[in-house]
Amino acid sequence: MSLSQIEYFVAIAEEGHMGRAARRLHVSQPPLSRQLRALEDELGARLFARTPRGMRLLPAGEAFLTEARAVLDAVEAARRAVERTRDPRRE
Amino acid sequence: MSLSQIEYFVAIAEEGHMGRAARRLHVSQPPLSRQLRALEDELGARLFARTPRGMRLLPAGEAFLTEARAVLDAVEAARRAVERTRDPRRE
DNA sequence: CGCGTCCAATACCGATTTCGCATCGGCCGG
DNA sequence: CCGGCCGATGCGAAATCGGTATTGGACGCG
Repeated sequence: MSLSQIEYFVAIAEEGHMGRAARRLHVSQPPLSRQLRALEDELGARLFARTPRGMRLLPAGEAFLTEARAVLDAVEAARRAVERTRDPRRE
Repeated sequence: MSLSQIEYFVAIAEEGHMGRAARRLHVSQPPLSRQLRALEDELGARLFARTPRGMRLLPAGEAFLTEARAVLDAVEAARRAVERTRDPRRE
């Protein structure tokens, strides 16, 4: 599992559509498809249902989405924590 | 920033020593040195002071360590969240 | 004072991973 | 049927990553 896989997953979940998620992430569609599959394989569960119109979250995906956002938020918090030690704390 | 960089950083912080961290992570020392530098470059701050005896956390490193653990915990939580949807909730 | 030792950093190379382009297969709507 | 819109896959190029070997610097001991 990698941070970009998590970012990809969240984008797909929010767009409900791989093409749009790809455009938003500035990557092409195949990497998204592959990384999502790799993520599902590693987790041992399908996260999306592939429909002819796009991607719809499955229960496992719903559960993962919440925690995935928490991971990304934690990463942002980590970045800011370092930032804060640089500037002499102006809050 | 990648999850392995975060794992590497935490291991170095806990061991205070690159060689021991490398052994614990089952990688060799050079990758650790490189990934740590890449992390520091990306964050724009030194996380450790390099001493002749090993690595000592700097203030930025202390701040990052707390949040880094939170990230790894969040990843674990995400894994378990999916796991929970697989087994029909036996709690 | 050297000299051996222990530390992280770097050079170099091979292996693995990842990407993008092109294309395929499936599924609807007309 | 057929055309268009999905995600999935094959493939070759590019980037990433790890390991071995080596360097450079600081301390401890004779």
